[in-house]
Amino acid sequence: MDDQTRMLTGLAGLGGLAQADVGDPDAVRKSLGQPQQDIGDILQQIMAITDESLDEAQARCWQEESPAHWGGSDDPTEGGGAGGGTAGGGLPLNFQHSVNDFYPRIPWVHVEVGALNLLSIRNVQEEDPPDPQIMRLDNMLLAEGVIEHSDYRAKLAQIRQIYHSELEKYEQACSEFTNHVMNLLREQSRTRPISPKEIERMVAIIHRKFSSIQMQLKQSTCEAVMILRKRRNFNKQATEVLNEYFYSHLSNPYPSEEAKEELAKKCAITVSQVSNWFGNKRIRYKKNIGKFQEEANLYAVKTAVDAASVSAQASQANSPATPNSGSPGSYSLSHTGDAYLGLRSLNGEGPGLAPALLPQVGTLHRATHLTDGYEELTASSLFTSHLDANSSWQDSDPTTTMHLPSPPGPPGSIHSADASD
DNA sequence: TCCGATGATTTTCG
DNA sequence: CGAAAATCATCGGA
Repeated sequence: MDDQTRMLTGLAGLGGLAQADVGDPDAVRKSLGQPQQDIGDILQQIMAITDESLDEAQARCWQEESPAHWGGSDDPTEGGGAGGGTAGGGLPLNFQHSVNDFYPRIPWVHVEVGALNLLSIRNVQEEDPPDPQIMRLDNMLLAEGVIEHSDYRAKLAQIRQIYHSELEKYEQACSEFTNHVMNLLREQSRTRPISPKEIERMVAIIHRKFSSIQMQLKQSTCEAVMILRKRRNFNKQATEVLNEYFYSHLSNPYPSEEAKEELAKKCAITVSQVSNWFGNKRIRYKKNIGKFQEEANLYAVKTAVDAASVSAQASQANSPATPNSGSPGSYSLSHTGDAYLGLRSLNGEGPGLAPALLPQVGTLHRATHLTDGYEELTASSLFTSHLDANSSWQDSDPTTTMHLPSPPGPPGSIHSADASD
């Protein structure tokens, strides 16, 4: 939920530094008015404060981002805001005095706010997918590459953009700060001799400090990416597509590479995720077929209805009298399914069917007939717990197939008529 | 907070 | 190497 705020805590942790620049303006004048202040002291204070804020940032990182903490119940308090605000508490005043005239030019504060705003874009997963029609159309456009799956890519792009801009700003700030210190040194060199060695050493120290800040940035970025890639359940539509394929290929649920790619496209997931899903599904289905019986029936019906509506559309298309009577499932999700192909190829031969007008029972009934030889439909449909003879992929352990309830009557109780055939 | 579901990873196997 | 099996870790609903 607050992944994005969380992924920011690293960045926000660096806000301890940014906090320093809101010091009172008087201090600036004071420090400017006293250039004779010992530069060594200043530097020491710089070191101290930088260390402190980094440590605090680090501590906060660990505290808030330990992976054990990533799970569910997040309370949506602004991680980022808190992170930016706390570190400033213990700032040694002297540090502010010495660099306050410099800090206001450092864009850290604004950077942080900007980064926050960018990244705190909420995870827009489902939540309100009210219109299935839109989802279907979106899916089609997605599949055809007309539109892109925004979520992951966009967020990754955000992270990349923030990382680069932050990095650039840090570098700029580093050189500005170096210049500032050089100027201070130069001013002091009027009152006391300063060796070039000393200057060099200071510059080196400053650079080291800034590079450790950069490391923080990198670490935060890594964490952000990890959070982004964190496991998430697939959306309903994706599982539907996958299930449709699975149950309509129940006798051989091993999609080819091309099929996997297509499924991946449809579901807006990767091919390896498709492989994972099928791996998990096969093993879990096999382990407890009974548990999946209802689901199998459901998708068998769904496939049949889908196919029927498609063929209905096709037949309507041939009929000038009924040009377009708004059939709901206009984009078939199962056109790779055997059942669908079987139906479609046979569709032309059934002129008087008008399947859309038939009740589902009749449709399924007809479908099982028509797809004779496409055992997927019959296999996945309805109380075939013993399952078809050619489902060799699940024949390993007979004991596992034992504890399926083997329902004598269908759980959904839809059209038991089909069994008698 | 518990617990089943589920996506991912690791190990084993052919 | 791909799939099965075991296991881990998170999600998400009750």
